[in-house]
Amino acid sequence: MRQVELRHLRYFVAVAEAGSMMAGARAVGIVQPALSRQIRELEEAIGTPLLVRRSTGVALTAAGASFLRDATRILTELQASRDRALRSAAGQLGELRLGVLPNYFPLPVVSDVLKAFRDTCPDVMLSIAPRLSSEQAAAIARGELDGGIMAWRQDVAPHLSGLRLLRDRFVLAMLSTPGQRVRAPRRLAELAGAPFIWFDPLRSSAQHRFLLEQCRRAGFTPRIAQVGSDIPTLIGLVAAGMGYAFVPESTSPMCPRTVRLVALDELASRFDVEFVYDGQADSPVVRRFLAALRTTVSA
Amino acid sequence: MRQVELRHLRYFVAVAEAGSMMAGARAVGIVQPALSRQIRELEEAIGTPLLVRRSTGVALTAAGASFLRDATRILTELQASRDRALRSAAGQLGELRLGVLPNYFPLPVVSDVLKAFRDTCPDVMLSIAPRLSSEQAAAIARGELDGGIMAWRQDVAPHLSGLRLLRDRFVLAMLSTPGQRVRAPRRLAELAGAPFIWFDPLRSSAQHRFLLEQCRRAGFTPRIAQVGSDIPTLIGLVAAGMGYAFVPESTSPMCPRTVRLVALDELASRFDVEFVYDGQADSPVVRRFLAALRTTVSA
DNA sequence: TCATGGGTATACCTGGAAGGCATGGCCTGA
DNA sequence: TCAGGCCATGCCTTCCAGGTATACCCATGA
Repeated sequence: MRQVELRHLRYFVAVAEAGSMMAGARAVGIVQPALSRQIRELEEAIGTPLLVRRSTGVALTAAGASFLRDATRILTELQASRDRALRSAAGQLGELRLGVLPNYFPLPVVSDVLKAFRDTCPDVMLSIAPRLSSEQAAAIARGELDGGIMAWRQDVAPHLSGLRLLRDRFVLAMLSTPGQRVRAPRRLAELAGAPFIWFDPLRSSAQHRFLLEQCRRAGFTPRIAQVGSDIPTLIGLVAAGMGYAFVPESTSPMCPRTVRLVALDELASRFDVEFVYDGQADSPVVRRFLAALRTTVSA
Repeated sequence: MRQVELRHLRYFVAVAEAGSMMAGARAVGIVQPALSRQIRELEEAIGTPLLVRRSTGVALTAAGASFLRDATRILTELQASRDRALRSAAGQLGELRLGVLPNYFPLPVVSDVLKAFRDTCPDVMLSIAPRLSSEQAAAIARGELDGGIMAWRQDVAPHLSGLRLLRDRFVLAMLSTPGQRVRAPRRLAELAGAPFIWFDPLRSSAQHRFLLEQCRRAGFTPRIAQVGSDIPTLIGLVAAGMGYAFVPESTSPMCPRTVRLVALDELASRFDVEFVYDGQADSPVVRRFLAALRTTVSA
């Protein structure tokens, strides 16, 4: 048995709406005998008459009325499918799964770009998961995330593309009790032997290696008194007087007044906080996000 | 621009599911170059690439993933549309709008046939409207009802087809106070001058004419003391001692004990209570209902 | 009752598109 | 660097959608 084609549906709808083969043929731009044959073919494919032929035109059978509703809907759905495909290609439809390094979530540039993206692409479903840089890199490689905001991309994901959001650097976080005046160290070497609250080296190995290397160059190995897995923990421990910590300068807004951030010469070299994505994947939604990001960063 | 055809959708789905043009071509039973061309045509019709060609096969673009979902759905919907059309043609899907003469609603044969129909055609939406015979006939002619259960079809709708449910006749309803012994009339002529509660002649002109004619033949014109629009009203007025009434014998179950029904020789001629429908319309659902009706009546 | 006209079906033909075949180019992996 | 998949291109054949002419059917009205 021959297959039903959309042509059959288009013709059938035209005939049903026009009320006659003649008028339907005129509507679709073919001649009546050709249309009659196509309708007959459709009826054979469906397996039941859809029209009753009268000398005054055609009338729908019960099956025809049912099929007319369905055919009309299918035709409009095809049109909608095309529109959705085009919007998907333009990055205006779909989803964007992002990872964000938790300590950078509160940054204005992050919330700004998310807002800008939501404004330009309101129909893209945006999902944001807090993840460490290395976890993000792995998820992006596996296709489970479309991109993420992280630091130290060149260490954890050299094969992925990145667009810089900002440049950050490490500063020393130290206790600064209001009444008590404590001299801030100027050079790293002054901290030899001092107790440190350290990044969890397993979870943030890139920063770990960088900071260890800086201390080694300053001639000492830091005495690690505590380990913290995230920035608020580190800062909390500093505020509790447990020791010093190295934290990204951009996290200063979340420091209490009793914690003072001190820039050290040896830690002057900055590192990038980037939006990282798979440049090979060529996702239209990611392209849209990159555009939103560029305008936000340059503004 | 060429039109999209279902062939394109079938091919595209096959390719997407198979992961390569080669395998997709095998799946749909054509050779790979032919398939490649059809896919390209589809992409041109949609207006954006749906696949990325790799040497290992093909991968979906974002637009392709969107269109794949839609195309799959459209294809299954077409299948469902065909099924619905066939079920509509078989009278197993659709709606059946019936009118029922209110006094015949309580009859066992009516509820039996409705139940039988609902059992054989559970997916047909059944709507039942209480209507007088003449209203039913007009509504059926206008296509607002598919059929109805009425009396006096030959008077109100001679052009419509009918299938008899039962034969009824008129009897005299009269007051019969328990203690008081009243002689029942045997002949219509005995009722000359007696007060009658009469059918509303505007609403039930066929019965009106029949009963008037019988009285005229018996040599008198009934004295109409009251007019009632429905059977319960008539019976209620008889029970209230307002006079005599002619009611269909089949309505006896709804008479109180104080109302006695008396058969008169002149009213012996019976009339049909029929399921009435438009025999020209050839509705599958009505055919199903007729089948249910025939088995119910013969049982 | 017959002519007329609007509508549909049938027969036949033609052009174009779908599909088959052969082949070339490209990428990948051994 | 070669072999093997995979996709694209070019050409040919077949088949079918659509066009033309005409017959048929039925309702309407003179």
